[in-house]
Amino acid sequence: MTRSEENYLKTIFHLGGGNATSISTNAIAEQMETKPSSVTDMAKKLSEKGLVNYKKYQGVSLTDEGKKTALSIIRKHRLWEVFLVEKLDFTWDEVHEVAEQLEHIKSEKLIDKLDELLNYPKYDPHGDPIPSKDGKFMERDKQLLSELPLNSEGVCVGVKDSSAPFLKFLDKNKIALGNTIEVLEKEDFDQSLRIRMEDRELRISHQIASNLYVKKNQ
Amino acid sequence: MTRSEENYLKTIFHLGGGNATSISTNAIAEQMETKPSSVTDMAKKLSEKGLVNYKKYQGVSLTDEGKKTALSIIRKHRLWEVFLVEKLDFTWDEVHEVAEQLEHIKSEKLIDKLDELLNYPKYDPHGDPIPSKDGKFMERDKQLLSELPLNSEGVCVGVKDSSAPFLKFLDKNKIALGNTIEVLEKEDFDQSLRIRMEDRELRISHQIASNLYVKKNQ
DNA sequence: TTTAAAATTTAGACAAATCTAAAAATTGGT
DNA sequence: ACCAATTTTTAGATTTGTCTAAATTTTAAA
Ligand SMILES: [Mn+2]
Ligand SMILES: [Mn+2]
Ligand SMILES: [Mn+2]
Ligand SMILES: [Mn+2]
Repeated sequence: MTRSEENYLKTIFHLGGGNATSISTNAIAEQMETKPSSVTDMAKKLSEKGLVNYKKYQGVSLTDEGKKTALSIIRKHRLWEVFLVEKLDFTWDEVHEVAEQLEHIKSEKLIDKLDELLNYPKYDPHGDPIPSKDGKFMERDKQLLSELPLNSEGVCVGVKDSSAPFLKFLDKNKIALGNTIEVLEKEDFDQSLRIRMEDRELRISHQIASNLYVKKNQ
Repeated sequence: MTRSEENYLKTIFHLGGGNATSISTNAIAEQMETKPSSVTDMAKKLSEKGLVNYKKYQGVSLTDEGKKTALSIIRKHRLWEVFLVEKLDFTWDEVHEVAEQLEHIKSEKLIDKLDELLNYPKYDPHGDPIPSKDGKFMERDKQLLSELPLNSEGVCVGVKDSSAPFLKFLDKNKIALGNTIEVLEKEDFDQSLRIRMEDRELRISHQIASNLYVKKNQ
């Protein structure tokens, strides 16, 4: 497995939402900031290796083997993110870039021991689930804050957009995972929300609300 | 800096003993298990970048910039080795291979924070000194056990050969860094030694004694 | 059903890092 | 100082992953 192959598998997994959906070469190219022709080349190679199903003009989907590999890389990525935050005091907007490198380190013992050191975390700093050694993971019961009904309460459990600018914005406004949120008012005009977050009241735009995951109480 | 360039710089540094000695392409090729012609190509490239001094048929030596880069990679390698042993319970014969990968991760913050987590260690698990952020390090005052005079006492502080087989041999015989050693007898015939190690007495071959570093007491 | 736009693949090129085989330079023994 | 062995470099090829430009296929609108 080369680094490039691993990155393709990961991208295909993410675009397919974990299912065996067929993904277009264009979609992969856009996501990876490369050219469709490069994707076609790699599709052939991964197909040769039995990691993806590929038929000309029909897009790409992961085989069981490919999915297994993708999940093991995602496991490594997320465990390293936890390590960086928990053990090295990185902020959640700093970890992704470094984890993109660390996820390619090859050593089963390393990742098992890291898992142990971190006390077998279930979620990464952005609220995304960490697959177990055998590729299983539980997607949390969650919904977008923008879809939480008026007057209901929930706990902030993840972000949809985990780009540094968004995460920094949340930090600046003291919005963190684990916080309790209640929807006080929904503005018809621009779908902005007035919310109670812990003991403060604040107004947030629809764009923010539709990138924050909450778990509804009850 | 590509991974390959970094590995060349590290090898040149090690072969030159840290000095600006000129190293032959053949020596580099042998050490890196590659071909001399590949080394020539890389020598030209590194020379272009100002990291080595290279004149045809004259071998290669590190520039100040090249030395600085080599030391930063060695710093990363050794800090990761300490991490693997101290935090993840790796044995000292397992760490090198993984550290060879980890040393190429690019993040200054990562390595500074790792240093902090490990409480600024001065030596790696094999007794080798860890360069500071600015490339300074102290070679320990040490000598080979085979050169320790009869009846003198010392502390085991490092290994010359840090290959897995040798390290495993030491483990099996409960010889570890920090142990106290006294030379009880030197056999003329085969230069083997009879030593006291902590509270045991044992006989070791010249080959072993000439790969163990000790710091003489007083 | 035809056809224009969009998506996808193919063909050919390139950079990085490597190799083999051949040529050139250096070295050391006489 | 010469020659033969050794070392080192050059030339040309290969692999991996990428690109551009052109050709092909699919799609979807008229
Ligand atoms: Mn990430
Ligand atoms: Mn994450
Ligand atoms: Mn090492
Ligand atoms: Mn070491």
